[in-house]
Order: sequence, then C-alpha cells, then structure tokens
Amino acid sequence: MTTTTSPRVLEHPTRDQIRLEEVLHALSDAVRLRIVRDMAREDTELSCSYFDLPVTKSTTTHHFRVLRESGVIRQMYRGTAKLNCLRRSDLDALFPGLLDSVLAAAGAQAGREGEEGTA
Amino acid sequence: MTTTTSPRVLEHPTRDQIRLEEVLHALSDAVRLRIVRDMAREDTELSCSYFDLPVTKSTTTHHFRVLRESGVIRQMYRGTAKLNCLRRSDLDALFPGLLDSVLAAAGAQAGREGEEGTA
DNA sequence: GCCGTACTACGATGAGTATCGTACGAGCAT
DNA sequence: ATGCTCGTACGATACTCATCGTAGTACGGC
Repeated sequence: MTTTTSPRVLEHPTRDQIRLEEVLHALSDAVRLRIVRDMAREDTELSCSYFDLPVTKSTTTHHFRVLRESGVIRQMYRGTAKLNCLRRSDLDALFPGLLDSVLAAAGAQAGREGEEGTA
Repeated sequence: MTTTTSPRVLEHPTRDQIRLEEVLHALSDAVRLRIVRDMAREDTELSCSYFDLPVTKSTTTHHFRVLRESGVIRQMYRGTAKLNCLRRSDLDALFPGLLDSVLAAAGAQAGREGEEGTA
C-alpha cells in the first residue's frame, strides 16, 4: 500500500460560501445548463454516465466539477459511480426563485428551438 | 470630409435572438451585475458616466457592450451621452421571473456582505 | 489475482475575455 | 475655432476556460 491518501471526498462550498456570480457563470454554459435541466427533471441522484452529452468524458468531468464548486450540485461516491443531485434547498434559500426561473427559461428556450426529443 | 460613416447606430439583438446562456453569462460578472442592479433601482435611462465603477473607461465600454449584445440593456445616443436602460419587458417575456430573482438575489447577497453604502 | 467500468488528473491547445493605455471622434459650450 | 467631456477603437496582455487525449486510480465482478 502506497498510502495513496485517495481523498474520495469531494469539496463542496457551504451554503454561505455560494456566490451568485459563480452560480450564474456555472449556468451560462449550454452543456451545464442541460445537465442541470436533466437533473431537475429526474428528481433522484443520477450518475455522471446517465447524461448523454456531446463532449468527451474529460470535459464532462470538468463541467460537473464547475457545477459542484459553484454550489449548484452535490456529488458523492457510491462505489465506482458518482452520484449527482441539485442543491435545491440551498439555492432556494439563498436565491429564492432563481433556480426555478432559470429552469423554466431553459425549458422555454429549448421548446422555442427544435429540441423536444427529450420527452 | 473623410466620409467617416460614423455609425452612431448600436446593434441590438431582437427579442427572439436573445439567448439564455448569454444573458446568464452577461450577469455572471460582478461589474456588470452591479450595473444592472443600479439600472434596475433607478428606473430611468442612465448615462454610462452615472455609474461609478472600479474600472477604467475602456473597460466600462466593454462591459456595457456585453450587456447590450446579450440583450440585457438597450443603449441609445443622446448628444454626447449614451443612455442605458434595462430591457425589462423583453426579458420578462422571454424568461419570466428571471430578472427579478437575479436582482433580488444580488440585493440579498450584497446585503449579506458589507455593501449597504448605496442607500 | 485479473479485467472491465467509471471516473479523475495532467498536460496541451485554442478561443474567449477582463483589463489597461493611448489615440481618436462626436457633440456641446464658449 | 478651440477646447472640453463623453464615449469608442485599437492594440496589448494576462488570465480563464472549454475542449481534447492519454494515462492513471478506485471499485466491483469473475
């Protein structure tokens, strides 16, 4: 054993460390917005591989980290899988209505364009 | 006369050209968020020089352009001054509740930190 | 033990951007 | 006309970031 000190522990900002600018920045990317939208639709914990994203796995990891470090999602390990869920209660407490209006806006915009294949 | 063709006309996206990702990105910068907050508080058209920002004039121009090109504000010339106003109705129509919740969130966060000098 | 799956870490790269300084143009006042 | 103020344009710079490929680690099944 090489004392790998495998952290296997993921850093999350506490509720009062979450900054509005960073949340908005995290949501201002199409890939991440789609992740958040999918996560809001299913209301359970989802593994990273659940999402069928048009980017490689490296990039997917990057986007999930941005979401986690900005406080939008919470991630935890479960064996080899990593489960993700929205930090709804934290976000709603800090920024009431923000997440809902962003999700509604994203849905409306997706509908306005030709993206209804995700029924 | 050198046919300067001074455009003096500012390009704005039409309502249906406004993209959520770009709006969120425009709002994800501290300087721009502050501009939008000030603009929402006063509900009239404000000149660029009204805002006392911690950046140079060049940078200010840049930020106003980002806001305009993303569809968040509307700008027009009035003599030498350039007046700015929020595109509230367009944003509310496209993304109901979004602007209000962002403004509320920005206000709440500013209050949480030590920024109440703008009474 | 060995292999496969799930995800990460690291390095590279190309694009975007926040910032500045300086120089310029447009309009107003005198 | 001269000068002043407001804002823009352009170039430079340094930083961030979205993306990828490759190599590696952690866990579970065989």
